[in-house]
Amino acid sequence: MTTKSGKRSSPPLMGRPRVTSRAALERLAFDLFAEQGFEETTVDEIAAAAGIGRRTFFRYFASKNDLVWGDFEEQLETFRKLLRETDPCVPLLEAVRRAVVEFNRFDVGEVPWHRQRMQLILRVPALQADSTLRYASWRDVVREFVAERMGLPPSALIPRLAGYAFLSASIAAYEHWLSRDEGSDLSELLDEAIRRVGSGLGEAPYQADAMARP
Amino acid sequence: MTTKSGKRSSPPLMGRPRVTSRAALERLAFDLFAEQGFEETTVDEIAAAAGIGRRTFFRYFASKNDLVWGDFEEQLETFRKLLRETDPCVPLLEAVRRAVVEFNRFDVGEVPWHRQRMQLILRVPALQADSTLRYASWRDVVREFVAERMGLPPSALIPRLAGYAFLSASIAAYEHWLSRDEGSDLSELLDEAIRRVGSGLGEAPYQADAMARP
DNA sequence: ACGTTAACGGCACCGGGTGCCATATGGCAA
DNA sequence: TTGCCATATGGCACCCGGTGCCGTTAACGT
Repeated sequence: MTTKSGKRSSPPLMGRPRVTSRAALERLAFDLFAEQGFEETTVDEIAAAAGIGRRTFFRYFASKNDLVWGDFEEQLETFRKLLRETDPCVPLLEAVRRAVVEFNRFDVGEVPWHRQRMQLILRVPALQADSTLRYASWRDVVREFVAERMGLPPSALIPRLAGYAFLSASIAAYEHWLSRDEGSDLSELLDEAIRRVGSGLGEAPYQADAMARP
Repeated sequence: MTTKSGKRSSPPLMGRPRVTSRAALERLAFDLFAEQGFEETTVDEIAAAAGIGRRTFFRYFASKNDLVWGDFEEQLETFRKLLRETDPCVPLLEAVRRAVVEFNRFDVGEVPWHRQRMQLILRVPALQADSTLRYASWRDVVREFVAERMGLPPSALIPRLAGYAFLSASIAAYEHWLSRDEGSDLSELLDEAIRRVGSGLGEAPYQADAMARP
């Protein structure tokens, strides 16, 4: 920790201090997005509202899309740990399912905020498109876990497929969640979606028999 | 047909004739991409190479990304028909699987071209991101088919999940295909990926618990 | 007071994309 | 032929996101 000099870990304490923070910009921008929409809000507006220069904005966020993702890298690390520290006795699919559900659990106070974030990501075309790129690393985490557990190379079809399949299950669950009132339970939706999509993934690595028959 | 004045259906035969075609521009651009890469090739270069103005390029293609997608809308219609005309006796999952495999069958002569296109779509970040948007309509086709077959509203979780799951199976299969030598058989890969991911989708439509239902 | 360190922010520039509008090119009718 | 109509072309100015460059500013330690 102390030696790790991570991205946003230790404030340098020398040189000119930063005048704002990612979190503050994020909050500010989300308000603007809620008022007038994501695409209708220019970076110049956000910077002006924050009282910083446009150029400075791009030192806090690599892109306008980046605003929406919070500390995704950090969270991803949590997810990876969640999987890595799973008891090897737990069956593969259940391990992934539990980890995903746990990864997407939030305190009730954070839920409205999280909903807003996910609505942006899943409904604004530019962000929807961008999400594919962000989620690539999420898929890789799953892929590597599945590959190791099954004794397959990460380049094999099944681990790759698992990454994609569990991700889409999660996204489908999220979309369903967003399209309903706040009442519905994200965890349940994720659980069911992952169960359904995962049940065919755990079987023998290479068999060509028909399993789609009822 | 005659009255339908579709997009690219009937050349108008009055007014100034078009000086080139989408297909010609596509071929030309693909050569440039092969030489120097997608991102390194500017629209101005493509237009100049085609001997047209930059502004005119954007009348043939709505965006630079659009270049890569050929007649996707048209092909999608084929796919929809493929599903719609399936014998209702064929089980749901098998119907989808067959349709997807058939949809992705190409004459041997077209294979190299198709590989090139898919390499762009799946490997160039900007196109990978954009693909999410294009494939949304593909997912919708599957979703509506599954919804109808299962007697569920298209807004239910399972049809939505099916759209996502079959799409990711296809993409995983494509990625695997591209990462191998030309020898490997795309149809087989698609078939296996779809079988695996689909086997959990056909089970009991719902249990009377938390699933939303009119 | 001075140097070091790092953030700030203006400026010019790039590339994708759009609205506007004048111009070019064909068919067809008078 | 002349002239009209319909359509495509392409130049221009402009918007927006994003970057490289560079001088400026605000803290810190000595």
